[in-house]
Amino acid sequence: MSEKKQQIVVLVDDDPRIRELTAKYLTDQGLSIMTADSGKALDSILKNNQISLIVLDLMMPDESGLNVCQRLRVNNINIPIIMLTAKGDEVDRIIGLEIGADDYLPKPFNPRELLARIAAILRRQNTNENLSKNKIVSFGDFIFNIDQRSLHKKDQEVSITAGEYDLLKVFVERPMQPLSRDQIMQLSKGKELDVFDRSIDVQISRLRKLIEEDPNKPLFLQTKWGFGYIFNPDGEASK
Amino acid sequence: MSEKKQQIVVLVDDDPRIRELTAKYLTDQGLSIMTADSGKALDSILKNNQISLIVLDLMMPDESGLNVCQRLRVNNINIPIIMLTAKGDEVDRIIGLEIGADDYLPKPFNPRELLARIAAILRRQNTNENLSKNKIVSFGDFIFNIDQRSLHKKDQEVSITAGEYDLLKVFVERPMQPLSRDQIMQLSKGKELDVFDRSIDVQISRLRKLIEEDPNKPLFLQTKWGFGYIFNPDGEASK
DNA sequence: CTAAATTGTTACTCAATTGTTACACCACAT
DNA sequence: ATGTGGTGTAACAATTGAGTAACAATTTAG
Repeated sequence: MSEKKQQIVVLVDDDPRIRELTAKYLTDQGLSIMTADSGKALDSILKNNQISLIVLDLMMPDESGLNVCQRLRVNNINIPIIMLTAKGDEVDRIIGLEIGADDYLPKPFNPRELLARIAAILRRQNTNENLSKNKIVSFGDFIFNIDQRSLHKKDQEVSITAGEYDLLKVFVERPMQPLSRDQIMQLSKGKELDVFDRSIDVQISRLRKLIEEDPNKPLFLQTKWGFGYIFNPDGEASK
Repeated sequence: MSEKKQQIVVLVDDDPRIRELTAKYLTDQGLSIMTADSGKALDSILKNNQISLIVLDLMMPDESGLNVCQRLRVNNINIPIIMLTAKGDEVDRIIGLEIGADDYLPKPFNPRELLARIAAILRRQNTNENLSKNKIVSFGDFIFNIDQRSLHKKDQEVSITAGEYDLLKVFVERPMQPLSRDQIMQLSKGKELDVFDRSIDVQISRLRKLIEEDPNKPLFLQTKWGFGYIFNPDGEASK
């Protein structure tokens, strides 16, 4: 394990004092840090760099950290995010985690604690990459074996076509994450979605026939009205 | 693969309810299960038995699963371990995998999913054995002797060509693993597959004439439509 | 070198899946 | 309540994938 990959962390905060102090501390501790003073600045950094982690301030004048986080997740950017919240932002904290932050840290924070959290997440990243094997996912009565390309309902094999498999794979790998039709098309077929293309809807309908008790009241593959679809492995009704 | 070796799985959990319930389910599913209520109990089981896999609870009063796992690995005991973690033990989960668990399952778990993961790991084990030593493989009425390059059906020799042999070898060494035509070409001939190359299909067709009762309804060498082929040594129909 | 055996290529078939369209219906805004 | 656009899905069309016979090319054995 001598080869250490360059892992870049971006620190996003509108307050230059915090930004620079924290950046200095983290840099001194051996991390590669880039800084941004807004969501906009972050975007251009993301465009031009291979970023491993984002530390994101919740409260920023132009665009809140919550918003930035959500925007990234919707665009299927899965870079881990640590959210910095003002103390007592309990509600926002929860929303932040739901939206897809990986961790949070109440302000004012101890830089050493931030470092510890960054290190924990980076370590997780690295191990997860190694664990590409053994992909078995269960939801409800179903077991979806990604390696074997098979789907079982209570030990009974359910025949699944290549397209249905691709689609289900996209969803089970992104539980509780709303996906637009464009994203689904990208992820499952690797191509663009034309304006009046309904093929995703039809495929969803077909997949629901396989995995939903009542395809009219889908529990696992729910519609996000006006947006797309979401996979809920716990199969709870929502709305 | 008619000869089924006795494969023993040890279930280590301090909670007798979980232990017994899970053990019962797994036994009903045809596994040989032993149970232990602590790392100490596990040790004595390991001393006196040939164990194939350990299912280990993370949280136990005397010695944590993490500790047990680490201790085994340090002593160079490489029996696969599936770690049971309480939901949200994110950090411990990561450490568990780093220390050398082969898989993990968050509690509360679906027993069927545990079974699936156990089966996946045991299968992997067995495949590896085949690759290293076991050069005789049987499926249905057939015995395929890899060293001797011979195929027998009920003691009757079946003549097999070099190409058919290469192909069959690729499959029997990877039971229940779907292989794309590219992979098959790579593994059997060591070269790339051209876009409109149908030679794999034709060879499959020829091989089926040798080993399938009814080549129109193949049991051993099944088609994964839109993907490739899969070898099922148990010869069960699928769909 | 020649003949036999094997393997690859092509072409045709049929089968299975996927995409398109149309229409019914539903969620939401007003 | 009504209108508008979004969604579900049946029915059909188009596309794509697979099986394999027949033949050609290549390899192997003698």
